[in-house]
Amino acid sequence: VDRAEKIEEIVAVGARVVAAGGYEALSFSRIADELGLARGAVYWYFPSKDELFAASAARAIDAALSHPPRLRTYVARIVWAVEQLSTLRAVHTTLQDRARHSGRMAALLEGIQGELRRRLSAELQSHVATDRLDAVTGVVFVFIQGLLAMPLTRRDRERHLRFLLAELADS
Amino acid sequence: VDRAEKIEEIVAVGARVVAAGGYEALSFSRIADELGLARGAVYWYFPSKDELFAASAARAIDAALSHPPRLRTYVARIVWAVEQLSTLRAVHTTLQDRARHSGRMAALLEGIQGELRRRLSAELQSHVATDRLDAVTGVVFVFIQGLLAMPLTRRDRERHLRFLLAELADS
DNA sequence: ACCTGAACACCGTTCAAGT
DNA sequence: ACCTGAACACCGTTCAAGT
Repeated sequence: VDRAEKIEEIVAVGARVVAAGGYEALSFSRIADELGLARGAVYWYFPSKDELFAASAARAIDAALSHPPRLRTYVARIVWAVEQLSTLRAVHTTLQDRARHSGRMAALLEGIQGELRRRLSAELQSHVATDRLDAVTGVVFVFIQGLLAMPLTRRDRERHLRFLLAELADS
Repeated sequence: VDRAEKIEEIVAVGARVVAAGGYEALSFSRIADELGLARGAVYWYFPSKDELFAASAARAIDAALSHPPRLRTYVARIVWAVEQLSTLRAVHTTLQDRARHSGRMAALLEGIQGELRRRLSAELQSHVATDRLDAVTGVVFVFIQGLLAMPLTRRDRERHLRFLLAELADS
């Protein structure tokens, strides 16, 4: 059995579990059961629950943002990404909650957020004056974190987001 | 021993523990030890950890927002409130995380957020056109939730907040 | 190197027994 | 009505023992 392959299997299960039930649905027992292993065996690949969760969460987020459809407007593209991420609200809130305790979690969160922020900035670039780009990106980014933290309807998320973008950027 | 008084003692300890270390620092053992009780005794007053946490969190948030200083501008008043709440970031993220599982937690969160939203709307009223007030309040509120979810410096929080308010409201 | 199964620690929750 | 102390269940983590 190849080690990388086994890790892959674990992360695949972990990503599914975490997307469905968040941090507390994830347990070494659960993973071990689904893979037909003893609980202790999973520790051979992941030394702690935080490491296991971080890898699973990263995979789940990656999967949610892969295969973006071709959309004509930058607003539609941002709305799409936010909707995708909002299906992982449980993962997001836990990531933010646990980042205070776990350096690994904090690092993962920073990586994810850095990437999202870069993408957002690239989308906004053509619609915001250069000297305002950083400030607008920063504010919209924080706003999106808020959207992802709150239990809103799809409709409300989109309404708020469109309003803010209309106020801060050109059509 | 008066029941209300005992609950008061428990909540006072709980609020302190929760403000310092969040949800996971809070335990029935911890409370019981600090009050010289057996672990099981605390269940006589709070039937679950979520109820205990909800009451403690509500108290901590209340305490953070009491005694506001007199500030001249509405921006300064909002900045102050956000700074106060940001000291309870751990409480906030946990509240949002656990609201998915616990009806009690969801209700508390809704109550707190409703109150904050009303206050925010009242502050914005004189600086935003009436037909825009709801939309602006909504967006700023979500934005503030984002500020409270992220590990930012005091300086960044204030900078982002002032920029957004300058864009959406009159001086 | 990888896995098992038992063990330990901690904690939320319950409960029989006391006052 | 309030409290104690033991018990149970679950889970993260460790580890001696196996292959």
